[in-house]
Amino acid sequence: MKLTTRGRYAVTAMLDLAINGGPKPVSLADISGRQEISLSYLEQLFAKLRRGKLVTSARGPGGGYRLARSGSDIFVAQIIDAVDEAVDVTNCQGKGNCHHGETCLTHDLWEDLSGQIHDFLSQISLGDLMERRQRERTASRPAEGLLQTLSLG
Amino acid sequence: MKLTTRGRYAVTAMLDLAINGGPKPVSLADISGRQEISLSYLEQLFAKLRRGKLVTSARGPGGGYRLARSGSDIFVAQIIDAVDEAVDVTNCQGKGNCHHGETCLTHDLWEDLSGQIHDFLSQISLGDLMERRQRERTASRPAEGLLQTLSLG
DNA sequence: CTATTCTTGACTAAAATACTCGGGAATAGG
DNA sequence: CCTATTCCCGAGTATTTTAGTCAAGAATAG
Repeated sequence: MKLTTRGRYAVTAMLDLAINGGPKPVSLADISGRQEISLSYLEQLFAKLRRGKLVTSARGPGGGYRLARSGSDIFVAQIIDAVDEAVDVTNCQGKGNCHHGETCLTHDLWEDLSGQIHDFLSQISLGDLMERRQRERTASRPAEGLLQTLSLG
Repeated sequence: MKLTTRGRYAVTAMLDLAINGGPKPVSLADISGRQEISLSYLEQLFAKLRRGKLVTSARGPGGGYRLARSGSDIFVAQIIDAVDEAVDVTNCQGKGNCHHGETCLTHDLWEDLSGQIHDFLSQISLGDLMERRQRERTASRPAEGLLQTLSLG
């Protein structure tokens, strides 16, 4: 598990799609404008997201990308896995030529942690992120939430 | 929150220290040898870990580094924070010159997720990692655990 | 004294990242 | 059909980060 700026870009773009998308596709140009990510870079990311079956595409005018399924069924770990291919962490690459004990032990411990992080991010969906925020907002700052509802903010 | 190979090196090195260290300090040369991380790179990492008060040092022959406190009281998030200084994620850097709405919204959502990851890693200690592994081993593969106990593995 | 070890700073090679460019293919709307 | 829009794809590049080198110095155990 790795968590770099590229993963952040991908999650951000997918969130933009979840927020601004619906039945109509959203063009990368739109996302690029809103999120200030270069268009060509987005193209590269979305090529991977499409291969990962997280989005579907439509060409031509009015075309763009759509979430392949509901935001509540797309998880952060899937997005990161799609754009950040895994790296091998061990020095021995499982070839077993690293049986000094200590080394393999710490590698295993890292693998364990890495797995825990992955499991954790597999439980958080795009939908969760948006919902959670909504809940927190209205819960912790009811006055502000009310103002927003009344369009007075 | 960022999770790069540098963080992995730091956690690995700290795990090595937790495993091989005790009352006597462990030299970076030892860790370098076991974990196959270059000595000079370790020096840089440990300078940061020391500034982060996660380890203490002792110079001279027989010197080296010790965990600043019990492994059960050193958390993964602290290690990563110490070696990977935070990056600003927003385009507006909180200057408020980014009130296009959508942009700030997704940034907030990312901040939220980032916070969740941080909280998660703040709950996992070096001690937990070692313990957890021990438990899993004996629990899921009792026969193997037994063999190890009997030194027949 | 001397060997060992941490401490610091400047520098560098290699890799990853973020981005550019140029061309192509599909398609909606006129 | 034509054209503008959009995805699609590969090659190339500037920048940044990473991982590592090198050199000099300070503390200290024996």
